[in-house]
Amino acid sequence: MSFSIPPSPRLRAKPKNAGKIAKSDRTRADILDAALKFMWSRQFHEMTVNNLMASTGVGRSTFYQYFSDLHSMMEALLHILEDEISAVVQPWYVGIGDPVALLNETMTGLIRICYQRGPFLRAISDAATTDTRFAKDWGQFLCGFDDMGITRIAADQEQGLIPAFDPGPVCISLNRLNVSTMIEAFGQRPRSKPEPVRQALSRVWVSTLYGAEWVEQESSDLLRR
Amino acid sequence: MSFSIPPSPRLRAKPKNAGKIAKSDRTRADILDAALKFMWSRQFHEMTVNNLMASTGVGRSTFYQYFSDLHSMMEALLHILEDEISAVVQPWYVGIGDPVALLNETMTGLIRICYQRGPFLRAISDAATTDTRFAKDWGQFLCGFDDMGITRIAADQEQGLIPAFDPGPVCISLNRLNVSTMIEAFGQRPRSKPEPVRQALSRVWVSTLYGAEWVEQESSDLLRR
DNA sequence: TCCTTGTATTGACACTGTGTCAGTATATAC
DNA sequence: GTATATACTGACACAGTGTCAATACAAGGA
Repeated sequence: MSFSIPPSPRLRAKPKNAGKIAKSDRTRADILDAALKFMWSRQFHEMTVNNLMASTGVGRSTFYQYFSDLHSMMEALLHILEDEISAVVQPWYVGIGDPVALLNETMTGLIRICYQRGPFLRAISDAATTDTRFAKDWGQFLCGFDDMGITRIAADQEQGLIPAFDPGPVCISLNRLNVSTMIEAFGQRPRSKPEPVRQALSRVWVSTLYGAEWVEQESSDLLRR
Repeated sequence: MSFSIPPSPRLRAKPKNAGKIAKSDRTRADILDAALKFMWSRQFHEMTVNNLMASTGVGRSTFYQYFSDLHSMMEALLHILEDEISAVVQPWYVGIGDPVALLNETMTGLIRICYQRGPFLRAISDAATTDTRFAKDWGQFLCGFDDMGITRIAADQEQGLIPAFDPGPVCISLNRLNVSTMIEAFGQRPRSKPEPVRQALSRVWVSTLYGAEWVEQESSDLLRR
């Protein structure tokens, strides 16, 4: 359930005792944990500093020692998700080999993470609609995939694997397709079954880029273990 | 800029004088107009009853005579957009004839409306993340397209025009693709140019459903008038 | 053990926004 | 011109935010 939460980069804390974890880091982690638990059962807009801190041992105003507001807390959590997703998405975006196989691999990994973190992903996306600063962070995160994807598509077009078209708008659309589909399917309980969603997304990506003849006929077993 | 705003279905108003428009309808329309103007330059989360009513002649508490809160006001506006979109989307969803041509026609209409109403569309989508009741309305609106689309895909599969696959997840994904792409492209100024977006969306839909060989080579001139 | 010092936490406060309601103003019918 | 239905308003109670001075609490050193 919980992430391994990195130690606080805030507070001018000087942990003289290097072995032990500072109390402040403990509290910070407690807050982030409480937030993650919260998102699993309630929507982001229901979250207040009040009812978030209620599930921690400490008082409301302590929150502001660690984060300037709820959205800056979400920023910290977003960075964690970023790492997870960036890792799993490598194959198609930067890997070498059969592009269709790589694409399926990337999609499988993405589905796994998003299924696992569904409500959290949704909370992030919701939070981005209520805070300009956080919206920018989220936008930049997404933009990173656009850039990598465009590069990949352009490269495959060079090789004649993908028909010639302006890769920008298509790639952006496909990336947004993923985000909104994942949020729709996995963002709240009961979550959809992941396999049909995986097949649908793979189908759309493969058909659009490499042609329908490369769409896998049999459902992969990768997610069924 | 403004819609033709239908007369108020609220307040036990008995317009004995049938010719004139009741004062209450005038005020209601003023509020909705102010909201539409607001969305054009600021995001939904910046809208408060206070600063919305400031641009009307009347005081803040008058707002509550017409709507129970901002989200119920958005509901009224959503119905207007629903009508516009339902009208323009007919060709592919329920029309008869060459499916690819119909699809391109539908997409062109959709792009036109969404370009025109971009910030408004975005505001609706944002509003849906902060109110459960309104989220349900918005969800049902989208769901309508899913149902129609699934029917259409199934019908074309019968005729062998579309490869055999479960139409549900694919259609839902494609519909969400439209929404999030439109919001991304047209939801705030400066809006993207509509034509490249149209081409990208048409490409994705046509490739996925009917095969890449049917993707139009030359850009249609429908939007260039 | 006690004291010191830096860190962590807290309660109280001022502020913004919400939704309600009794009371006031205004339009319209007669 | 007045009565009456309709439209509007100010004041209030409430909920949430972010800040700050005051307080509690660890951990190290004598």
